[in-house]
This record gives sequence, C-alpha cells and structure tokens, in this order.
Amino acid sequence: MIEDKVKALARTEMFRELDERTLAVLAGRAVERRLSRDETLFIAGEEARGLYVIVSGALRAFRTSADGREQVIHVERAPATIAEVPVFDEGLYPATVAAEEDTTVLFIAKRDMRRLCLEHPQIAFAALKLLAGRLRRCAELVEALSLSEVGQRLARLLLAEAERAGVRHADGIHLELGLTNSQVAARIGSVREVVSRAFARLQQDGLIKVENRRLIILNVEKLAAYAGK
Amino acid sequence: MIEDKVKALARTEMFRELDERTLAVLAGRAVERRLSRDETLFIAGEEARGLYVIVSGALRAFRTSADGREQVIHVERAPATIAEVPVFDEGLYPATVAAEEDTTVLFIAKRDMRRLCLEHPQIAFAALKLLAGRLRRCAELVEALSLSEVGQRLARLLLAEAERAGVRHADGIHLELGLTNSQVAARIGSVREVVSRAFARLQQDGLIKVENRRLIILNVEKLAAYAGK
DNA sequence: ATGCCGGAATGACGTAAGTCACAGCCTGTA
DNA sequence: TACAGGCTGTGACTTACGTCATTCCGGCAT
Repeated sequence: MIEDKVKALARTEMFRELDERTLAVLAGRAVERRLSRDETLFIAGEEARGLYVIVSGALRAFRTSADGREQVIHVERAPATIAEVPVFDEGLYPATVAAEEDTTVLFIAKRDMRRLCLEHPQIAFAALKLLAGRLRRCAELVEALSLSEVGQRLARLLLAEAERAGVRHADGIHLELGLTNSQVAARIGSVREVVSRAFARLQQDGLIKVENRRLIILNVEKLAAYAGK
Repeated sequence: MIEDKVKALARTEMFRELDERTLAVLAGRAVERRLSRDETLFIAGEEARGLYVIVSGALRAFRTSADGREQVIHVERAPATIAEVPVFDEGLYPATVAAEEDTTVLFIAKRDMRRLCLEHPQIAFAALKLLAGRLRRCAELVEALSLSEVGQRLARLLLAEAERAGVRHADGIHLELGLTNSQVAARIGSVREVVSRAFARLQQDGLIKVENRRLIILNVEKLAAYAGK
C-alpha cells in the first residue's frame, strides 16, 4: 500500500532524486484519489491546497470560455505531477483539471511540498526544471495559436503524438491517436468540424492515412515542413 | 560601479533575499550591456549561456512567424530578470528578446545561477515563484488567444496597463500607453489595422476616449465586462 | 431485426479578422 | 518650404474559420 505510493512517487521527475526514507514519509502523508474518465479534479479559480502526483492514467489542464469551448493548456500522463504553479506562487488553481482516462492521483499538501524544497535542494531544482519545460511548451502553444493556422497546428500535434506513441513501420509511423476530433480541437484551439476537414486535407495531400481510428504518417518530413517546423 | 550593480541586483524579485556579500560576488561576475530601442539581445534558438537582469528600461520576448508577424510572449521591465527558462532546463533560448526602449542589462552565467540556487534555497524559491507566475500569465495568454476575440484581448491589455501605469482621475483612469498600434497588435496577436478598428469601436461604445496618444478609460467596470473578466 | 447513441463527414452560410491600397498627419531635417 | 519617414485611419476585398443542420456509420443494447 504505502510501498505502492513510494514507487509511484519515485517514478516522477519531481521526486526521483529523493532517498527512500524521505519518500516513505512523503508517501505516508499523500492521499490517494481515483477519477473516472472526464471526472474533474478541481476547477480554475478554486483555492489551491496542493499538487497532485499522477500514479496512473492522464490528466488535462484546460480553460473554458463563456460559451463552453475548451482550450487545453497541457496534458500530463503518469508518471508526472500537476498543479505545481499555485504551490509556488500561492495563488488559486490557474486551470481546470480533469481525467483524460481513468486515473489515480496522490495529493501532496502545499506545505509539505514547500518544506521539501527547502530541505532538499534537488527537489527545488527538479521543480525548476519542470516549470521551465512547461513554460517553454506554453510559449510554443502561444506561438502556434497566434501565428499558425489550424492545419499546421494539427500537423504539430500529430508529430508530437507520434514522438510520444508512434511506431515506426515500413509505410510510415503508425499511431493510435485515441482522441476524438473534439478532443483534438480542444488541444489545438479549434472545433470538431474544422479538425475533421483538416484531417481530410492532410489525407488528400498524401501526408497521412486514416483508417478506422488508426493513423499512419506517410511522410514525416513533409508533415513537419507543412507544420512549419 | 560595482555598487550600482549590487543595487540593481538587490531590486529584483530573484535576488532581493541575498546578503550583501553574496550580492557583491555575483555583481563582480555580472557583465553589463546596453541596448538601444529595438536592438535585439538574443534570438530564439540560440545557445543559451545565462540569464539577464534588467537594470533599467524594458525588454520584450517574442516569436516571429515565417511571414514576419511577431507575437509577444511577455514584457519585463526593470527591475526584473529574463531568460530564466534555459538556465533550468538546459535548452536553447525559447524566444527572441529585444529592447522596448533603451535598456541596460547584466548578464549572469548559467553556472553561477545554478550554483546560487543550490547554495541559497531562497534563490531557488524566488525562481520557482517567478516561473510559476510567468506560467500562470502564459496560460492566460493561451486562453485569450484561443477563446476571446481581438476586441476583448485589447480590453484586457488596456486593463492590465491601467493596473500598471494608470492614474485615477475624476473622469476615469488616465493612461499614457506609449505603444504604437503595431506594438499592441504584436502583444494581443493581431495586426495594426484591426487594432486601429478595435480602438475605434471601444471609443464609439463610450468605454474609452483617445486624444493625441493619451488614453482615458471612462468606465472600468464596463471595459472589464466587455473583456469577459 | 430494431432502435439508439456517439462520433465523423459534409454542404451551406455568416462573420471576424487579415490583406491591400491609399490618404492624412505629424515631426524632424535637409 | 518641401520632402521623407513613421504612424494612423479607413474603405474594399478575401478568406479561414466557426456555426448550423443533416446524413452516415459502427457499435451496443434490447
């Protein structure tokens, strides 16, 4: 039980440098919570009490507009952490977080986290690296939203997903996308129908091939060029 | 000379907690550089050797599209630091940085910065707070670009600038904007002409009043409501 | 079979916003 | 005084994108 928690913590970028003893103490204080697909963990603007370690599954952090459209800020999958920002700047949760799939998390209180950073410089360092990386990707998202169009943003997403979960094959990179068009739209800042058309376009141009929820990137270089990267 | 550098460092959020001695050592290693308006400090993708402390003036970090349009990621004015990200994640500079006005900076080498974080946990903490805040604002920018339209984004910018530099007055908040329409466009993700029209619209609707480069926010509440905040 | 449901595809349409071109206005300066 | 350069404002046009409505398809349960 507590063993499992220790293992889960030790797998994250944030806590992997910690010694067994400290991990055990931290694990003892960590509270587990299970979420079903699409269940929400917390809402933007809520009082932030701490951060979460993703033990299994994946979470998305997003913002919602007045008329209900969602824009995903980032997606984190196990092993990872989420909601670090309010731990360090003392503000409210900056985004709503919900489960992409069935997910288990561990809650770590803000105070525990801050003390850990002071007593273990490696943790502060890991946190710095993590936030820096996240900021880098957030800036890229800003650029994409402002300076590229939907087709290019879709291409970028496909390349990123291929990087993460693609399988190299003779005819190209095979990819189990596992996202509905709506989910893709929320990530790249658009809507269902437009994504549908963008996919059709990429397929027409011979860059990708889609058949029953399975996707093949036929020409990575061309796709990257099209994405403008 | 070195006195001035110490003073400049001590004013920043990043270094204000440091004791005099350590500040003096750091100042001794800091290299000064002066930039004229619009001169560029470094370019996105360059090898990152360290971060910069803004002694006076202001810098903007931005990305450029293939066809030359710019999207500003953030603007920092003295006293502040810029380019912390690559110090902590070891990557290249994530954005191009140029001077908004005549500016003086101090260069701090990556190694010095990292050592400082290990030896002085308060510095690591300050850096964490700073990155967290920046990430928060970056996420807000993402939301704005994806879910609001130009008029609303302009309204948000005006409210933020009023917060920073506005003067409360009988007829509303007076604001010396000091930005051309092109500069505003680069910040809110649009182009000159559209910004010009958005200003006209806000004025028509009686939310603001513009006369010879000077701006008055007549109705803050309405403007905030219009911004959707 | 039948019906239902979530997702995908697609045509028709409206619109915000980007592009182009031009004219007016300052300010500095040759 | 006149000219150039930077900024603004505005009309005319184009277009990418978002919206709406309909249809189709493939499970899945009844």
